Amino acid sequence: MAVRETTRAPDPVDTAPQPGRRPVTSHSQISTIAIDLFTAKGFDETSVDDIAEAAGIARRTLFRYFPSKNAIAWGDFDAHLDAMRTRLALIPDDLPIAQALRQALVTFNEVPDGELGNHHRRLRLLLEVPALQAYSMLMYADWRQVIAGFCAARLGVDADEHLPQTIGWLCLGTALAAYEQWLADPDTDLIDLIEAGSDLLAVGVAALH
Amino acid sequence: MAVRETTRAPDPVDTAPQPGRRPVTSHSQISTIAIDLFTAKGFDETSVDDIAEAAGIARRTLFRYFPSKNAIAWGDFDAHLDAMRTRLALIPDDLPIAQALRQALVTFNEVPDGELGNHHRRLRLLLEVPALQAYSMLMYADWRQVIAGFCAARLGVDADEHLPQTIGWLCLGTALAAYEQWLADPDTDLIDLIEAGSDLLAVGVAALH
DNA sequence: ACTATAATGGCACCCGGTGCATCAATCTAG
DNA sequence: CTAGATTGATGCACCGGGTGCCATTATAGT
Repeated sequence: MAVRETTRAPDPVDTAPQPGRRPVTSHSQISTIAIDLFTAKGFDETSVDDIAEAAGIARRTLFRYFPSKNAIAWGDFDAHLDAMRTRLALIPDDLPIAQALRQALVTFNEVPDGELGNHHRRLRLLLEVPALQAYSMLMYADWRQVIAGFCAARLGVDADEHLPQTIGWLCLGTALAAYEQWLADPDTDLIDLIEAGSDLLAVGVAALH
Repeated sequence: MAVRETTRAPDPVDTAPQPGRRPVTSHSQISTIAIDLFTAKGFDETSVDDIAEAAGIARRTLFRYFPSKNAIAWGDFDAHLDAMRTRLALIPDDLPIAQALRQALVTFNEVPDGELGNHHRRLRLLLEVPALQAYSMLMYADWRQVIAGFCAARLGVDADEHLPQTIGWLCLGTALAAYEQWLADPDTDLIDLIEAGSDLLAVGVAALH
């Protein structure tokens, strides 16, 4: 299961005139189309040929945009990661680390209103389809690394050490437990769940000082 | 990615004479052979045909023992799970829940001396090979459920609720962080790492009462 | 021996994914 | 305006994991 084969030069938002043929579509466009199909027909029942056809591109081209069928469901995850990294970097140094993490978890899940429906369907797929649950583990590794990096900087240690890595795992667990709960009962407020989990976590992390 | 296709009637330890042909091998035997190959040649470079040939069975038969190539690396995980469930059930009720979890984490990683080398190689594969990292997520789900079930019984709530599910995730994170650390630096003692992580966790969980 | 049962095995086939060679569109230099 | 040069799209053959189906083989009981 290859993870990152495509170079993934991100979709050209800044259209600086460059030589060469223009891309005929974008990652987000393909991802949206695919999520529609997955939601309608089911993930396993949707072949990559179906997606390619719906997107109006060749199968081979599809695999140039995404390294695997699984990756299509995630869309542009790197962008989200960068956003979280940036947001964490902007948190003032005097805010306690537990508070900072809690805030990061919460804001990571805020999404523009227009994208909300899409976001929910994507989340549902990622958490309910076994193949995607599994694949997501590889994405979460990067996510955890962002948390670990932040904690390491705060604590003055290396990001690879046991403590920041553990905190990364704990934060991930907190977030995923909240997601799953919210998915099982969408009436509950996702942010509330995350905050509840964070409280559990905060007690432990706060004891670090 | 199918998860559980094989019925997996566990290897006949109790040999009650039954009609029908005898199995020519066992899950653990195949798993051991496969781990040898994976370790020697690499996971991706080892085909299921290689494994089948080394095990002296047909490819089709191999897939009757294990639902996927990934699953072979895990061996008989259900047995381990049952052991942990049993062990948790035997923990006296008056031991605080945080202590109980800590003890469960530690004992889950005790392995008979004869199996130690095998265990280490398996663990290394599971944590280092991307395809197995991903697949393991599905195994961890069952693992978390055991923890959640134990906590739920202790707390008098349903296992599906937010709190026990969160604790399940936190325990998993603690264990995996310890594994990864130990793998990066095998000189450190795995049990020590788990206990260190458990301490972080214990403060939070202890606050539940 | 005969039969029911349970496991192995072979074969064709589907689908995700890759290497390679080629074609098509666009920019820039002369 | 034309000739590269550059970048993206495409077709094709092929590999490896996984499944459905049916035949074959070994065992227990009658």
